[in-house]
Order: sequence, then structure tokens, then C-alpha cells
Amino acid sequence: MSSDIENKCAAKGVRLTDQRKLIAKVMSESGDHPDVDELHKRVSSLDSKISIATVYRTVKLFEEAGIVDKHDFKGNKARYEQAPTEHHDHLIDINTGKIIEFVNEDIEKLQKEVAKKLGYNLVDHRLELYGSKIKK
Amino acid sequence: MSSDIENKCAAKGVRLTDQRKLIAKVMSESGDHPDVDELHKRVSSLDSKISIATVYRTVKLFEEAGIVDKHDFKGNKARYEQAPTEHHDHLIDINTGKIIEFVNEDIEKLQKEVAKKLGYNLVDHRLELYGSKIKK
DNA sequence: ATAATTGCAAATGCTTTGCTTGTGA
DNA sequence: TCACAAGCAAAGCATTTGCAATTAT
Repeated sequence: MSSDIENKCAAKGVRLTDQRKLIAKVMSESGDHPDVDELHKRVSSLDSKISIATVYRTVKLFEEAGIVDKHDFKGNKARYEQAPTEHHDHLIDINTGKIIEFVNEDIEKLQKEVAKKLGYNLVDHRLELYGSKIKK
Repeated sequence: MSSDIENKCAAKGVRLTDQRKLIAKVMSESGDHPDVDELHKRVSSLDSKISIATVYRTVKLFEEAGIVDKHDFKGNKARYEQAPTEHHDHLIDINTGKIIEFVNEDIEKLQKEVAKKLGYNLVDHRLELYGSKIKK
């Protein structure tokens, strides 16, 4: 019962400690985009002595290994999610904070074109939509 | 010789102090996207006693009045630019930090469509491309 | 006149880090 | 074994804020 992220760590040669295993497990099972405090809260219920510094160091480690993605949405602290197999962007509900993932190949293609036209290779991008629910 | 931003302040009923006038002037004349430190540096050459707290308070004030835009590009501190008349997005050169502005109506339209399809009205968005220059 | 603004320094909030002890391979 | 990781508290950095003095309208 090693978690998804745990397997990726093994594959990347990242040393697995008990704490990292717990953080990996919690992140693997999280369907949302928790911030460090929230992660620490969730992990603490499994190991009450884990320090928040360890959570910070671990998410950074995972991020640098390409195992998790970090997001800095407007006005919020950094949030994390397990690196997805297929890329997606985010729509943030400005009233509730709810995050919805979406994929749009046309936009992806246009971004590459724009970059190319400006003389650049697209290395990374950030696309976030902020919206309010349409009432009916 | 009142600056562009100064006029907008008057129009919005924002009280104009000497310090604010200087910050408005510097921002009006800036073609780039300076951060608060840089703004403070530029303003200090006109008034050496202006405090950085005032710069922070003023850019926030201008931002809330819709007079300047704030950008939090990846890995950098907040940068500011005079609110443009026509919207644009940014491409950031990951090697030099250079910022290039661009407009793409197709992407804009697609963003609205994506939001609508998810049941949201698009209120705001963030699109940043990170790229490296194509060598020839 | 007087409510708003400034400058300063202290406080904040998130994140990183130094150091000593503990531990995975 | 022993280089690396954890826990703790202190430090860092960008930004905000309390307060007394100053200023714009």
C-alpha cells in the first residue's frame, strides 16, 4: 500500500522517511489543492509530532522532483497538488474559493503560437480563470 | 504637467499629496514593470525622504482604484504597471526576466467560453507565458 | 479645522534555515 | 556507519500597521 507519490519518489531516488511517506500518502489521497497548513493538519492526524518545517521542506522537495505542482493563486498562500499525468489549468470561484480543473487544447496551442511569434519557446505557463457562478 | 495617473486620481477623488504625485509621475513615465523597491528607488531620486511604507500604501491605493495593475509573476515580488487602456497579457523571458506584453483575442474569447461551459461568468483571469528566446 | 496621510519602527504572515539529535539505506 | 533528514526555534523577506506628527482641502 505504497502511495502513488511514494512510488515516484522511489523512481527518482528520493529517500523515503516515515514523515515523507505520510505526506506522500496524504497528498496522493487529496483530491483538492491544500496549502501547507492544511497538509500539516491532515498529516498531524496520522503523526501528531510531525513539524511544519518538515512539511515545507517536503513539498519543496517533491516540487523540485516534479512530483507535485505548486500554485500561487491570487490572494492566497501557496497550494499543492499531485502532479497530474495530463496538464490542466484552473478556474477559481471568487466567492467560494472552489477550484475547478479544466483542459482546453485550443488555448494550449494558441499559447505556443503566441510565444513562437514573439521569438520564444514556451517553457511554462500559467492560466487561471476567476469567475462567479452563473445563477439560474 | 500633471501625470496620467494624477488625472485619474483626480477623476476618482483620490486625495493627491506630494508623495502620491511623485509616485504617479514615476509610474506614468515607467515603460516597464517595477517592483516596490524599484519604485522607491526611482521616487527617492526626486524626494529622498519618501518612505517605502508610503510607496506600499500608495500602490495599493492606486490598485484598488483601478489605476495601476499588480502582477505576481512566478518567483518574483509584486510588480506594478499603469493600468492599460486595452488589456494585455505577459510573456516572461525565463533567462533575462524581460517582460513582453501581448494581446490575443482568440485566447480571450476561448477563456470566456471555457468559464461559461463550466457555469461561470469570467470576472478576471491571469495568463502568463514563460519562455526562452529562440536562437537563430 | 480636521480628517486623512506620512514616516518610523514594530508587527505580521509565510517560508526558510542553523543547529543538534535522530535515522534510513 | 554516516550522509542525510527531522524538530525546534530563530531568522528572513515582503508587506502591513500603530502611533504621533504633519498636511491637504
